[in-house]
Amino acid sequence: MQDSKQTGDEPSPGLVSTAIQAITQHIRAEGLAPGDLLPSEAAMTRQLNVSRTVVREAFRSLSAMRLIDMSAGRRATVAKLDTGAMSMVIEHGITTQQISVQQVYDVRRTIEMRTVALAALRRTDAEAAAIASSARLMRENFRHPEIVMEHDIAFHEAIAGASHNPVFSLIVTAFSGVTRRTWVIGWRTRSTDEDQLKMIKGHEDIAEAILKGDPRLAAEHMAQHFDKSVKALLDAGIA
Amino acid sequence: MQDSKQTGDEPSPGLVSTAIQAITQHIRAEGLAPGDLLPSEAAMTRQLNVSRTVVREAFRSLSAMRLIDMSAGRRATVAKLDTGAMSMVIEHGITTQQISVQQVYDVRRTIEMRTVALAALRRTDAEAAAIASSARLMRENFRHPEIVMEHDIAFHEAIAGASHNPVFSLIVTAFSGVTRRTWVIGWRTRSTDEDQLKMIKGHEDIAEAILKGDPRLAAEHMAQHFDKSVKALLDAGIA
DNA sequence: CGGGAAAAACCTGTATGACAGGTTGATGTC
DNA sequence: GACATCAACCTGTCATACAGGTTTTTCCCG
Repeated sequence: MQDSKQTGDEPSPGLVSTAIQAITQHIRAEGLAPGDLLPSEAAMTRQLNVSRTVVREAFRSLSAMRLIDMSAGRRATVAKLDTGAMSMVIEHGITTQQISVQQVYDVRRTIEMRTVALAALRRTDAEAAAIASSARLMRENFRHPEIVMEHDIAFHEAIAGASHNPVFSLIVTAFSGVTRRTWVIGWRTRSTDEDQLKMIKGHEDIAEAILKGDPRLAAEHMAQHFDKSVKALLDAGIA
Repeated sequence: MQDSKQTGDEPSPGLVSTAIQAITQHIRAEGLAPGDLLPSEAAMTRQLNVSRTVVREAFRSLSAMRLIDMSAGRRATVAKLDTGAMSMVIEHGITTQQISVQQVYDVRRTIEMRTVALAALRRTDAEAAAIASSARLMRENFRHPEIVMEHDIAFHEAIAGASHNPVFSLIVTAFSGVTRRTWVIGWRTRSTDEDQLKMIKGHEDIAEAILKGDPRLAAEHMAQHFDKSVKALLDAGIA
């Protein structure tokens, strides 16, 4: 249990970990911003006095976490904030049954109760319009579950974006992958058109409350939405 | 360089991404659990018909995200849920100034208002004792900021653990790294012993509410704690 | 026959060299 | 001075080699 120094400064066994730290350290020390160039693999090889193999595995690891961007011929650059790694962790937890879908929904509910309130307070007009637009597109395509789902996901991500806190966006987006795998199950429990449209109505209510700038009302609608969604999943027997 | 252009199912960016997907896909398809063995690099090399370099970079990437565990001589195994990747993403956001400390605190507050309520409802006696113990150790060491900080962090992680939802634990733990970098700043704004002990008292109040099983009271104390912490950071000029 | 040590078979960690192809900046021509 | 061409860099992938670590097999000895 003593080896759980996640982002500590210990060079855990291996040259690659050291190299990874050297790179992140470089970003920190140089105060690099997204888009800025990192040293070339050759330069890093000389600096650390290890083989290119090691340096390359380090770069590649950071690239997999989307902390840096790599592409052929060009040096790596510092990446913009991206949910890549986070969603992989969540998905890993789900597929290895260390996390249940219900637990994810509990976290989502907690977070989105807040994002929706913040969105009501902080949204720009364009953001309010985008949110409302997603809800409208859900209704217009309600015969096509796949399309409804994508607009549903876009709806929640747009709300997180309108909270103007990128950490919320990061987390909400990280959950989108899980949603894609379970959404249709919840949809199917709404067997009649009426049930399905009622669920879409819930989204419209949220969008409207955000447009009106009423955080309390928005949060209330969001709570109802999540309570119904969780109930739908439970009815369908999702663990 | 053998040619394997049979089908056009090559995903976007390169062979390594393909290999990463193949490995995660393997975990999913075989229903592997933490600790289970993954194929060897040689086996994966044959299966994917790519060089060991590519396979290795894929394994290493997953290892960097702590989705798998690697060690010399042994095959890689499926890893237990770990916050590694998540905290790297958060730290990256902070160091590249894409996230502010205050934004992190807003997310923490949102989440911990919930974890503390869940902890009050679900905690085992042992968990309640561990939480109280962290608070007590803060008081006992209040002359040694470093030690207080570690118990503070352990306190919050213990509460997240007592929520019995690993996703909350994951997120709270991911923020611990940031806390380690800013905690002492907040502490310094509490210049007198009285102020410092008042802050520790806040933790004890939370622990007591959890012990009593009163979620509302626990959440209230947690809210106060965060409000004061954020105020302290703002006073210190943290962006 | 059984226990256990030595050997074999695997496996990962790291290094080196090679080459294809993308990118960028310098050269040099018109 | 504009522009095409080329040289210098750089990443992506492959092949090979060898030093340890780990697991399995083998086989000797009691």
